[in-house]
Amino acid sequence: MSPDTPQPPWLEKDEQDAWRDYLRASRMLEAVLDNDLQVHGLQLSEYEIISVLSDAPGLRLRMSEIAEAVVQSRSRLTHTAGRLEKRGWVHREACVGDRRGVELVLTDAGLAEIARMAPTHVRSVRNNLVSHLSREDFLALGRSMAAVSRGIEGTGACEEVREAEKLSLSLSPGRARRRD
Amino acid sequence: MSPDTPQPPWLEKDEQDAWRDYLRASRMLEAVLDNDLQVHGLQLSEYEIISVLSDAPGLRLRMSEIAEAVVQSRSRLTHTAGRLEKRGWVHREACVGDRRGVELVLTDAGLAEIARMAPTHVRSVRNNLVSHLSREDFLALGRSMAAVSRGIEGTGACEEVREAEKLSLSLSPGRARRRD
DNA sequence: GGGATGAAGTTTATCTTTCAACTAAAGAAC
DNA sequence: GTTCTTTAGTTGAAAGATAAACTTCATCCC
Repeated sequence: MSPDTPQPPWLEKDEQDAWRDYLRASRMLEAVLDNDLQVHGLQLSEYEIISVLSDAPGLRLRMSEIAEAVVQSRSRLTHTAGRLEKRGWVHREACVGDRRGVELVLTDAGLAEIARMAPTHVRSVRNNLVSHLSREDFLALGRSMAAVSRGIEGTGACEEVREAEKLSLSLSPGRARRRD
Repeated sequence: MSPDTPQPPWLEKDEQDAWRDYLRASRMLEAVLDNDLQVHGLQLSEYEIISVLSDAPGLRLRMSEIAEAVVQSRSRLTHTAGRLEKRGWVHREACVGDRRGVELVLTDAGLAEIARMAPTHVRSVRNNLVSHLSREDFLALGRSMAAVSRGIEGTGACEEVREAEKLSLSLSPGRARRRD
């Protein structure tokens, strides 16, 4: 993709293992966290939205900012926000400076809900992630992952995803969508 | 859950950050890898299935083993296997020793496909993960994640997920599924 | 050997996500 | 100011995932 990547051929055995371990553990973690949150009737990806809202100044954020923060497509966020809104945990407001914009605002009910759910969720994160690592290893994991997200943002891989959203006239010969 | 967990109250600031960094990066990684695979018309979770098959002795594995390996529900795997089968990359065979069982077998076409896709995928893993970390940090990440998956398997959190699959008579008062 | 219990997969309905097309407003170009 | 392009967000249909019920076969236990 970029001229500075020397296109190496394959992963070495230990790298291969590290990658598989990562993939498997990340899937398991997602599964158990989701499962624990389901007691409250929502998924991690929904929790993330109200969580990021609860940290925002004024308990409000633009749709696009949320989408960026939680790494979801705008479309997905629209749908999910709609569901959260139906539950009364959140509501939409027009953006002041930009008439295209929409702000999502955490309602009092939403704030109460998240306060109620947070302890369970935090306990779940502890039990399933933090507790299995030394403090140092956990923080190192965080640093590495931060480097990864910076890296992905930097290489323009993100933009490619965005472009793919609109450019159906793709670069690759067969941007083969399911053909059956 | 277990009596030996002292139920700690909250995450400290640096832990909180580490967790957020992890979550965000893992989502971004999944997104870009998925996106890169889409050139070939499949998702990472589908690729994983044929990948694990391609490593199995005889290019075949039981459904339940695959489900375990790639951390997917049996139901999801049934559906996905059906799709892969329709493409001709895989086919089902009755299990010899156990007449309940079904083995998924990678076809020649499937094997050819994965050979064709692997380079792209490996490059993607390199560009979006490996290349952003020192070798040591990457291997450390793998070790930590391996510890996490062992930990999750050990605490019985997995079994809880499985139980949840069949026990609708849940432990928690409101196993509230969507109510609207 | 005859139930009870559990495991392996599938099915169907429902919910969620994705995809592509669309509306509306903002910014640029000129 | 008018047209062109880009950005923000939504929509509706199609694809994919989840949940719960169900079938079939193994096993356990007596």
